[in-house]
Amino acid sequence: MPDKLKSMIVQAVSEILDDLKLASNDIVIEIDAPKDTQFGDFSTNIAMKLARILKKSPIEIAELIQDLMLKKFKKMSIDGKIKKVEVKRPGFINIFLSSGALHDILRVISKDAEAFARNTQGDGKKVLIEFVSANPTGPLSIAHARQAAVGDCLGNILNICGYEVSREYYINDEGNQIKNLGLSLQARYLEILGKTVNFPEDGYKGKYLYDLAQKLIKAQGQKYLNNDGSKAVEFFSNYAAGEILGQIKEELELFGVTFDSWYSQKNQITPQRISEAIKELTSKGYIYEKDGATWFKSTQFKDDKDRVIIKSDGLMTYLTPDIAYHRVKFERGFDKLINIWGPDHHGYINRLKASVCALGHCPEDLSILIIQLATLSRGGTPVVMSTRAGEYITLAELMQEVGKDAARFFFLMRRCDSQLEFDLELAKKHSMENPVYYVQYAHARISGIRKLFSELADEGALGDIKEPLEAGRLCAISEEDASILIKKLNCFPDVLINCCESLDPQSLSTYLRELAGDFHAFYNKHRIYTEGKENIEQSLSRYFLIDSVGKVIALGLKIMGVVAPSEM
RNA sequence: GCGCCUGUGGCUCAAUGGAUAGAGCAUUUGGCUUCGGACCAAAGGGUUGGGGGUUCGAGUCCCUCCGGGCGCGCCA
Repeated sequence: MPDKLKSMIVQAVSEILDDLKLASNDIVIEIDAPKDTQFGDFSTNIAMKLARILKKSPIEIAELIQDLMLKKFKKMSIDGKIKKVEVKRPGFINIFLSSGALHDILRVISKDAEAFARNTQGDGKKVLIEFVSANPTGPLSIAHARQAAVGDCLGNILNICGYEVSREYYINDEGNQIKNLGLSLQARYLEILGKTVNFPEDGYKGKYLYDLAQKLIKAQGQKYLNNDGSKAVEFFSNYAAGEILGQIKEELELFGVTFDSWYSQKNQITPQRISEAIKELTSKGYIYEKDGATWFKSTQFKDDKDRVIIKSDGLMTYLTPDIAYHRVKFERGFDKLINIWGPDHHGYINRLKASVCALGHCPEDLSILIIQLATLSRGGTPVVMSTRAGEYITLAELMQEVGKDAARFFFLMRRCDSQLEFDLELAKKHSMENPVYYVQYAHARISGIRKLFSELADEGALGDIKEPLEAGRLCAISEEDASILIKKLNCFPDVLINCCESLDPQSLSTYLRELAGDFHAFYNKHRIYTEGKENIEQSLSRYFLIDSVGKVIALGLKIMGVVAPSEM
């Protein structure tokens, strides 16, 4: 409803510009919600933009438009929704909604918060969001945890913004690192069984391979003790990768992140698919031979240098199957691809994008998001980690220490492109310093009031109201604080659109903290329930308001993958 | 050297090119015999790293310098 109202206001302004014979394609009409509510519910800077063209003072123009606006609104019969239109200093035109319009907003939310939040930005387009995709060579790190939280939440946001979302985990289950993994496991295996072995130079040193070797011995005995052929290495590789991937799946599930597909490089990016991709690039003239290797002309698409796809030893580089993989993604019918990567991969963006462009897609069809690292601290002192020695805090440990909800919320509190400091002590605190609990507490409080009202209704203390939610008659809201809260609620769909456009869920967490803050303030200032027959209307109205707040908080938290508790 | 990200109160961070740069923590001071005090109200604290430019208007865009993080392989 307010959305519709906004577009009608835009239309009104556009007609006014037409009437004034000002070509409106020179000027984009911007009508926004100012961050400070004293400047109204909608505001436009159109007069200032026209000032230069018309060579008149912005105020003068604004006053003219203000006048015409009022007439237009009447003609469109939306004047009942508008309280006033004012002109302010530099030349802003500010529009204020009537309380009737605010009540409309509340009715919509109360009826179906999800429908209220939903929009059609995505226009039903199919989007594939590929994230985490950690090599199955070790446990998930904090970096993967952040990527998982962001990817999953972004998926939820895109979904509510009208995209058809699929989540995919790409399993890098062949190549050198898997061979290395096999060699490392084999070394641990033999070591445990008392053989002296050289640990591979680039091997995986983490303790988890010890545990895995133990497990293997327990299950299958010593049958690989004297078998060191390539078949044995292959066995160790497959065994390790399979086991580790199983653990990864389990951990992610505990973290509340599930995928629609687990896409195996080994099984699904077949030699045939790779050769098809190369063939297509060749036929388009982007492939050449040099120094015994095969090169992809990625410089034609903004890469700094051309890239080798077949090395002089005949093996592929890392890029080659990836090109085929992304070609297949489009073949599978996705309109838009989103990849979520760690910062160590940013040098890889241009070459992959180049390949997608070379295959005939627009650069915008593939968005690659780099999620910056999270550094851990305890009460301000950094936690030292060493990836080389395999000593780092894993997702599993993080969840054990701070819990899923705090972890997910914290990872979404900062913009993806800036590093975030994750304070383990803070995340554990059940106090007002902890933003997770602040938001969850608001929801729990509202739940408590819901319970109270349902009891009151049963007792007949709310007059003839049985179910407190009869939106139609609940309009006795007049406090300024209430309208602040309603306006805040009304921002929710815009926040989601914002996240969707910037491909960053961060502003959702900020919004929920603000909304919770506005609620707590309202709650402390006004009693929701007041005894007495004469107060029923007011009590129900306030209930109706905070119930809607609860619905929006619950939905927002759900999108973030965080529980909205009814008790804490 | 080149490329990407980043620099905002003591700390952690906000702010679709808009109006007086906002929150939380920390500090100081207040508020429950009534719906959950894991809460609220108030105060102090800033040349948005420096310097130019574009604009009616710049924390935001462009240039430049300085500081921090990361990446620059016929590795994956």
